Amino acid sequence: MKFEEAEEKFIQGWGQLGASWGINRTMSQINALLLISTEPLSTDDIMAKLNISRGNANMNVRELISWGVVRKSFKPGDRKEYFYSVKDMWEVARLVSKERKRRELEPLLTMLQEVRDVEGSGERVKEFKRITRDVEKVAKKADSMLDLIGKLDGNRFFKWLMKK
Amino acid sequence: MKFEEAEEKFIQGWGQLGASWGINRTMSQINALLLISTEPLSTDDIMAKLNISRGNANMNVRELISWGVVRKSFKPGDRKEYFYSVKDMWEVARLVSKERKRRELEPLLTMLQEVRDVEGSGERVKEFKRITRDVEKVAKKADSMLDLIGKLDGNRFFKWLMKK
DNA sequence: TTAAACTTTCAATAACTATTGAAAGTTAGA
DNA sequence: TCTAACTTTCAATAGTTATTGAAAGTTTAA
Repeated sequence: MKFEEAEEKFIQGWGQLGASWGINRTMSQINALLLISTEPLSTDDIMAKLNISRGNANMNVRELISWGVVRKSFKPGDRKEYFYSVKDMWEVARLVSKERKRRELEPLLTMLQEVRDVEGSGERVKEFKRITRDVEKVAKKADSMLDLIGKLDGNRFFKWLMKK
Repeated sequence: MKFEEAEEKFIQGWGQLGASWGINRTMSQINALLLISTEPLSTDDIMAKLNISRGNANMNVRELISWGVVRKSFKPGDRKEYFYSVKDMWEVARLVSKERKRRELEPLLTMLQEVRDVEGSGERVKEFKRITRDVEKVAKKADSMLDLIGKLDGNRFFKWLMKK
């Protein structure tokens, strides 16, 4: 397979994966593009490669920066900003899980806290309490698992996980 | 907090969580509704409770059934279908992860396979190979982790995971 | 059979999310 | 300071996904 074809497949596939996990497709595609790029790219490079507008490129690059997976770099004597990706996939996985934990797991746990002291002692209330307590248990396990992933650097977590 | 308020909060919160993970909001809400319901509900019950159309209710109930988290039940002398949810949250987590693995992880691994034999030996090709190989490693670890979760019943996985 | 009770489908449309591109804002160097 | 090079914003619009509801399909029981 030609490099250009493989490149295209990877960018599209990564975009698709992101999209099905609720991440903007363009954001994932920029991420893919920067992952396989050997040097930092400018906004114009990204616009040209992905055929997108300046606004779209800018917005999604900034989003990637806020997730911590993309960083800025500067070339001496050039006013343009260039962008490069964190290349260690374990680190990328760690950063993404950290962000999603903050955005989704934490609001869920807050909601479950709020709902804890529901009034009543009938069957429906009992069932509600039982289910929400169970959901909380699962969510907290997921939470501590993500913390664990966050603490171990590199792929130590999975090494440890898979040893048995 | 009143039961009705708590119920509403849980249904909305669960719907929101699903939505941010790329799952249809109504589908998640029906799931939430059936989780906290003490007895199976009919399509009309679901329509009334969530204020949605018959088509929407039917479509999303069937989707939940195809994921394995909702099942049909019948009442003697009643032609209506009634629906109830798998109530064990570990089992729900297992079923959901199984389905998402099939829908997303497997296509990703296929794409990475296809892209393996990219031609060339230049720096860009080398970097491409390095990154895609790394992505494959992470994806495969995630894959085996999900398999492991799938094999262990109940919350044994997390018990085992957390013991150290 | 027939018909009422129920489920499913799907074209139309509503609702939501992403993208554009031009204008406004910012910055660095002359 | 001024201005060209660059970045950011955001209202308009395109594109995508979800929802409706009526019609078609199916099933059961008399």
